[in-house]
Amino acid sequence: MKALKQRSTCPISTSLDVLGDKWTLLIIRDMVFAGKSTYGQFLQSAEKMATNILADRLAVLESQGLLTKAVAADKKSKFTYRLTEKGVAIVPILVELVLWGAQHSATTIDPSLLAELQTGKDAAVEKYQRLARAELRS
Amino acid sequence: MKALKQRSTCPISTSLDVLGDKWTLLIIRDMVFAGKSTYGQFLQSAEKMATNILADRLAVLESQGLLTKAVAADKKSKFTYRLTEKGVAIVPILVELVLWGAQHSATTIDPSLLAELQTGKDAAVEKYQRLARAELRS
DNA sequence: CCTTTGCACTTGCAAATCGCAAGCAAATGT
DNA sequence: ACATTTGCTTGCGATTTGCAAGTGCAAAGG
Repeated sequence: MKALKQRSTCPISTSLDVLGDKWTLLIIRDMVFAGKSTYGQFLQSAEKMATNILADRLAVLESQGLLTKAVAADKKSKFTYRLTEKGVAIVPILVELVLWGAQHSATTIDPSLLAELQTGKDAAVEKYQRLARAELRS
Repeated sequence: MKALKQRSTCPISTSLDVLGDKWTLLIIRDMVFAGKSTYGQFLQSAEKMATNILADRLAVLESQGLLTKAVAADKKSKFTYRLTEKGVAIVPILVELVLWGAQHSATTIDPSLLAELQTGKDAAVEKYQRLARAELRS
């Protein structure tokens, strides 16, 4: 059990109690936009997160009910992490972070994805939420 | 100059390079939703942030162009912090954090504000961005 | 079988950051 | 003149991070 301390009852503050660090949302990003689902896949991201931090954050996310951990279908030595509905509900936050980053910093992003988010934000949110639920990719 | 290291060129990652901690977005929250603009006002928030952390985060936000610092109109010993356009553009992120927190955690929030955000998100975003630009509240 | 490989962590440790309390300096109030 | 307000800065112990190395376990190869 990873108990988090709640600093106040403000919804923004309680959200940040869980999501407010440099790594947690990157894990969810990898699950939503890159279809990743295993420990090894998360480690391969460009930001190179440390193994102990990843293990810690996955434990927090599981204990907070944002994702579930299960033995992989193919190998017993692998685990598959999947988003719960509470985790899927993070997608709108990720989309806003993409838009703000793309518009106010030097970043690299697939132009068609950016256009998709800018012109039809709600539709794009629903699309990626559907993908995350179904886990259609690999 | 508070230089931040950029971990990758992913827009979510670069956004988190600036916003990814437990305090930065609370400062912006106080400016947008509570109309706060001074060091002393930020310190009075329910989350009780430490004075050195506040000073550090304000310096980062200023150097990253999210807010400006100016001597207050009434007193020379006071400073007034105001959001730039880059800072005002954070409002959609805050709104999504409010909605996620309110729907998935035990929080306290003015029911009429929650209803406003749920039924007319875009209109609410524009309203609070307008307020932050004009700083109509003292 | 027995060894090797891949995967998912765990551990140790130095360095950075945080959180708390106290101190400080300039502008203001009385 | 003296005390107070305001906006920080400093010191320091505790926590968290980042890096490297090691561990345990299951499947694959020989």
